[in-house]
Amino acid sequence: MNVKRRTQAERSATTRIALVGAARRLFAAQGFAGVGTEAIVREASVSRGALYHQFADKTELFAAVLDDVEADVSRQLAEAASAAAEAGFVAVMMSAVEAWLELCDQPDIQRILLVDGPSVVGWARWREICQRHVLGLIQVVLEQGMAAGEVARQPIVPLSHALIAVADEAAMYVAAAPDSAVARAEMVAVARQFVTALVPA
Amino acid sequence: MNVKRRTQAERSATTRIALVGAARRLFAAQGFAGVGTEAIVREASVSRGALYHQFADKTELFAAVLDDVEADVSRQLAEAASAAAEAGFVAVMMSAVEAWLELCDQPDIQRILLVDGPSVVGWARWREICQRHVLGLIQVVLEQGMAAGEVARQPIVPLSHALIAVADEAAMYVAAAPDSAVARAEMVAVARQFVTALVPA
DNA sequence: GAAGGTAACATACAAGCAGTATGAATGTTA
DNA sequence: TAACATTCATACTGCTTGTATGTTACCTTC
Repeated sequence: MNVKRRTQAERSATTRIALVGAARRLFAAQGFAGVGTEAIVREASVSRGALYHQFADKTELFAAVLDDVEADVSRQLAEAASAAAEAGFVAVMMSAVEAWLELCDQPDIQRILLVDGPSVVGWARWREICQRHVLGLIQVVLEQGMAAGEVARQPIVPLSHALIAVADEAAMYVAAAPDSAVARAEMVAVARQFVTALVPA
Repeated sequence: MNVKRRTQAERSATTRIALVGAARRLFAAQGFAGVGTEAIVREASVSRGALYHQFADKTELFAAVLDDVEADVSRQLAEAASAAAEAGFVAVMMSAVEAWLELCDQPDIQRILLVDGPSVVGWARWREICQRHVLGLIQVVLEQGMAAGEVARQPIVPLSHALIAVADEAAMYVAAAPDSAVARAEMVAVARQFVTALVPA
């Protein structure tokens, strides 16, 4: 059999993955506006024609990268959360926060997900992508917490937005702080304060 | 005296103000990347040379616009807060939140301040500009609250960041919601929950 | 298994944009 | 008033995105 012979779908998937991977690295390092399509296709070892065949434009490629990053993040957060599942709502939330702050050492998360994301694809679509991943995760945890009587009954969606906003800001705050260890401890304390505020007296 | 004769500083200030005003309108409507310098100078009735004399580049012009918007916001928030100053910490914070959500009907705030801001000038500088205006305001209120025993003693800076993050997210959430009245009420409730959590038992 | 068709790319091109360089006009200062 | 500085105007260059067109490899149908 001929090793070089590959199906169309395989070829397509390969180049698509190469493009998303290359774009992810470059966007993380230099931001969306700072990297041209030429640099991306060179990094991915494909042609510009391939890029514009796979994606409608540069923004759509970014959206794919965003989805990719979110998928990684939500997978890792889910691990951290489920590891603390037995310890109750506050423990689950706090271990997710710790894991999140850990993840945010990587520039992918900061720049692609938090800084450029809203601006490039628009806020609504940004949060929609977020919704399909980590925001949905939070909402599940909140529902379980309410079912278990650990969280005061209230609308889940706005609450989840507020919580994720705190987490996002915490990540950027820690990243920008001169002493990240101190900043991190402070932000964890603030987060704990807010999370415990949800527990009925 | 000759009416047409004007000092250099006056001329310079006039064109600068015209540029910032025009850029503010256009950035608010179409985003930073969506509007070219040509459109800006046409709207401002000056030449491109004037723009690049006043500002190092397009990004610096955006930074000036950002500062302008922040100044407006902080002024109006300060009014709202001081109007409720007698009613104590929670009332001050909540009236500021109400005023904030009211302000965020305008696209200036949403797009320039919340969406494009971090991406265009970078997160650190974005928050630094914010610090000089509304973030500093929050910190003053928090300090007063702590001094009056209405707020639990804790590091002020990270807490102020967390609070402003909730406010920002609330604004975008309300703006994107199909029924903004409901979304607004929900977000106010969430905010109140967090703010009251700061009051010692 | 051949032929037509289609998906996946490759390349060349056009339009738009940011930033610069150079020059002119108007205040400012010695 | 004459040299100088500031403020602006215009022309130009290089880069980038997106498109239009051509080419190759696979797939389907008979």
